[in-house]
Amino acid sequence: MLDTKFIRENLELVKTSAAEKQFEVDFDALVRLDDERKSIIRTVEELKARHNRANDEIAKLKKNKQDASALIAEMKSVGEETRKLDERLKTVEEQLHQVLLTVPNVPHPSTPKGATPEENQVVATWGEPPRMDFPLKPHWEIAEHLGLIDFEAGTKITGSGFPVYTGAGARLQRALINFFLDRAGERGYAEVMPPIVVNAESATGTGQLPDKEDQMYVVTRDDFYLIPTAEVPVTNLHRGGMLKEDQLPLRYCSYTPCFRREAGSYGKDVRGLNRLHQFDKVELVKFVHPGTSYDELESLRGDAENLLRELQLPYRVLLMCRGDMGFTQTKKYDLEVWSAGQQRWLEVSSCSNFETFQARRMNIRFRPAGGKPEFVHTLNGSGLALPRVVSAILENYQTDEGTVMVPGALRRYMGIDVIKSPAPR
RNA sequence: GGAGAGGUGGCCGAGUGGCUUAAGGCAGCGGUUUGCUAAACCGCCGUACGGUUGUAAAGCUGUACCGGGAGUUCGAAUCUCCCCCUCUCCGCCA
Repeated sequence: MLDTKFIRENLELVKTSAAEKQFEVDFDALVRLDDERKSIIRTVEELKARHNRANDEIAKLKKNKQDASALIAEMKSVGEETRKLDERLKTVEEQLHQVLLTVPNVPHPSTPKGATPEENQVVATWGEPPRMDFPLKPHWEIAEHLGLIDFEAGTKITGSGFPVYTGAGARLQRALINFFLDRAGERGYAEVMPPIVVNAESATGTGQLPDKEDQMYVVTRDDFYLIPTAEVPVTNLHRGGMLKEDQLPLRYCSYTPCFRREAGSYGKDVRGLNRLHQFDKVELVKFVHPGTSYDELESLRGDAENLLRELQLPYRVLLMCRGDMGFTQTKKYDLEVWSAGQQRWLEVSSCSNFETFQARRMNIRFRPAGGKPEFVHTLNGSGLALPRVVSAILENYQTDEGTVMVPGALRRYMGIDVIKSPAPR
C-alpha cells in the first residue's frame, strides 16, 4: 500500500506506473474521496474541540455546585451531529482504503519498460546446457524409472499436484532443504520455522488478501489459510513492530511446505513437478534500512544464484519488465534453471524489493537514533523452490545407463554419489 | 473445552466517571559539572490524521489513540456487552 500523501504529491508518476504495470485504478475516485475525507475531518474536529471545551466548563460548574443543564442540552445536540459526521467519515475512509488497495507499487527507474514476459531482460547467464549423445528423458520418466516419486499415490491420497516422494527421492528433498538452509545460515540468515497456517491479518499483511484469495487453501472452520510461501509468516514476524536501527538488516531463512491452488493452470506446464499444489521451499526474507535495499536486493540475488552454481546447474537471471513484475514489487529478478530433458527454462527463484509497500501495510518501522520512526524496506527471494531444482538435477545429471549422478555439493547430504534403481524385492 | 486473574507509552508500572494535560521509574536525546569514563543535577522525550506559518528544516494549533469492536453519558483508561490474546488451575492429549 502506498501513502495517500505520496500518491497525491506524485499523482502523474503513480498513474503512469499503474498503467505500465497494467493495473486499473480509479484515481478520480481516490482524489475525490480523499478531498471529502479531509473536509469532513475539518468540520468534525471543530465540533469536537467545541465539545471538549464545553465539557471542561460543565465540570467546573458542577464542582462549584452551579447549574449546567443549558450547556448539557446544547452538547447533546452537538454530540448527535458529530456522530452523524463520524459515520459518514467512516464510510468515506473505508471506500478510500478499498481504492488504495488497488494502487500498485511504483517500479524502480532501473527496471525496463514492457508489458509481456518477452520484454524481460536477460541480465546474466551461467553455465552451459549439458551436451549428451543419448536421448534425454524428462524428469517424470526418470523419477518413475528410479522409484523417486509416486504421483499416483499422491493423487489417491489427496489429489493431483500432491506427489509422494519415495526412497532416494524423499532423501533428495531432505538433502536439498538442509543444503539450502546451511548455505543461508553461512551467509547470515537466521533460521526460523514458522506456522504454515496463518490468520487473515497475516495474509493481508503480505498482500495475499484480498486479491489472491483464490490461490490459497482456506481452513474455513477456523478462518485460517495455508501459506503459499514462507514469506507470509516470516514477514509477519515483525508486524506492528518497532525495530532498533542497529538491528537492521534482519535476514531470515525459512523452510516450509507451500500450498497453492493454481486455479486455471493446465497442459504441459503442470506435467510432473513443474507445477504442484504442495511443494517445499526455502525462503529468504530481509528487513533493511531504506538506504540499502537495492544493495540488499543484489546480494539476495547473489545468495540464490550461488546455490545453483554450487549445484552446477546452468541458469539465467531475468530482470522483470514493469508489466510482468507484479503488484507489490519495485524491482524483481527471476532465476531460471535449464531443464535439459524438457529443453526449457524453469523458474526456481524470484527475488524482489518491496520498499515500504509491505512495511506500510504491516506497520513495521524502525527508530533511527534520536529520530522519528520510519518504515523499513522488505525484500524476499526463494533460496530455492525445490521441485524444479529436482527436475533440473534429474534431467541434467541423467546418464545413458538410466541413473542420475548426485551433484557434488549434495553428496554428503545424500550419502551416495549415484541414484540407481532400487534393488528388486 | 471449563473456572478464575489480567492486557495502560520503546520497556516497567500507578490510575473505580470530570483535580489526568495518563503519576512515577527505566531506556533514549540535549545540557551543567568534569583530566577521561561514570555518577549527580536540570531540561526534553509517543504515534496517526487534519489545520496553519515558513523557501526549507521545523514551529504553532486541533482531533483521535490505555488489547479490538460496540454501547451508556454532556463527559469513559475507569461503567455495560461481544470478541481476541496472556497467565494460573482443571479436563483432554503427541
